[in-house]
Amino acid sequence: MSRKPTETKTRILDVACELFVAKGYRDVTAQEICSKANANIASINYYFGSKFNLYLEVWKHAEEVAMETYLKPSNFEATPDGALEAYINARISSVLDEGSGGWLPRLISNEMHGGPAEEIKEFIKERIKEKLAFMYDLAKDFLGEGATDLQINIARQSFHSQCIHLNVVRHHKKEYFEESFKPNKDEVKAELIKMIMGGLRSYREEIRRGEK
Amino acid sequence: MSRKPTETKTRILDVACELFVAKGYRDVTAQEICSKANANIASINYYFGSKFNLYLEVWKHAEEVAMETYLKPSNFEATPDGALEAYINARISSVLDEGSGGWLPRLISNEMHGGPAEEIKEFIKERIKEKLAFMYDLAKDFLGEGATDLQINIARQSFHSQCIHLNVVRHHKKEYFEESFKPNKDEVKAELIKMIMGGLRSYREEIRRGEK
DNA sequence: AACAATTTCAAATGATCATTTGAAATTAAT
DNA sequence: ATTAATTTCAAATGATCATTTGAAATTGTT
Repeated sequence: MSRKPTETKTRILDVACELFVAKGYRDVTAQEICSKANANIASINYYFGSKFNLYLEVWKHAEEVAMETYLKPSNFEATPDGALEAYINARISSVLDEGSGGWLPRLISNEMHGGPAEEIKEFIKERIKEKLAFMYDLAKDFLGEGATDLQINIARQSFHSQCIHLNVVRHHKKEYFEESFKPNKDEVKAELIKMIMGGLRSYREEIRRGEK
Repeated sequence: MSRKPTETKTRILDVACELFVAKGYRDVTAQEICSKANANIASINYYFGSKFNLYLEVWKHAEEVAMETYLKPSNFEATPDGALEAYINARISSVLDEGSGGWLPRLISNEMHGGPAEEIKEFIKERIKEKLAFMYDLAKDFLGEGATDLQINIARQSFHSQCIHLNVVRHHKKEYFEESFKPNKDEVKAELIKMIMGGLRSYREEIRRGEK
């Protein structure tokens, strides 16, 4: 039954990723993690200090994976339209990713609603703020000179909310959707991009028309 | 200190609305409700049976208020475009409503992410399913004959997610947005409708173009 | 093999909650 | 005013967790 020390630690981290991503910080008990990881209840505190610290490790891990897989800056193009579409594409891909590439968006989604207790807030705040600022810039470049601050925020919200919402749909699929609703991922992605980009472009046009 | 029995009950319900809406089921303790309502800790169980039952009462109350204020069927128009825009308008208005008219969207938003324990699920499921079905029909009528099931769902998600996301923005405003970002509500509403309806219309056009 | 350091373990601790209890206070009915 | 029903109250109960503890087991070192 005894294993190399590091094995236990990584087993705990692996299980923790899985569970925190699926159920959020509060709905996962130390007991549950340890059971599924074949570890004693005391091991979380032995190896990570606390459940909270373990959660931070999970975040760091998920961020690395997501950055590596989908959000490398080099993936983005030079033109505003290309950059925005590439970003949206990456976001949707990561949300649709059932594996480790989809961890980060699910963690973020968990955090932005309800989320864990106060203890986590400070840590998360910085990360989310960063991402929002990045999206703000994308939206600003896309809309061009004449757009107001409000309009830039509306545009940002538009694609951000639609990407994020995919999480909700995925998560509640069984509860809220027909059994028969099993769309192909590539189709979903193509349609969603059509929907989002079309909306942004028509908004931009309307802003430009309004300026004159 | 003693008051009419009904007064205590309604004081508890009032405070519970406020708190559940603001913080969600799990982050509100029976203690907190009773303190703020100037009632003894035992009163929740005396008057409502349990914290959970109290929560159900809050939902029912919020639903009545929202229906009354924003979602009366008579508010909706006969044409698909008019009906959809009227619905979106009502949804945005209720989300932006800081008073009791905004309770329901906030409760729903709390539920759709994380939300309380299993005990609540069954109750909520039906309500949310209903609303989703209604929105599906709106989207279907709006898009017209040629739209696939997936496309209807994409369109529904589009406006639903953008409306719902306003909650998140409102809720996390202090944490994630500039202090200076204090848009006027009417402006927000006007821009958001522009954004959402423009997206839907351009999506519909694209579908129609694709058909030929 | 003997010793020290590390890792595992089952049980205890302590904190937080919702809920219960049963007596006391208050109100309503006669 | 006496009695019965209702409402309030402070304290107890019991459940769920994360975390701690200290001893036992295991591993690594000489």
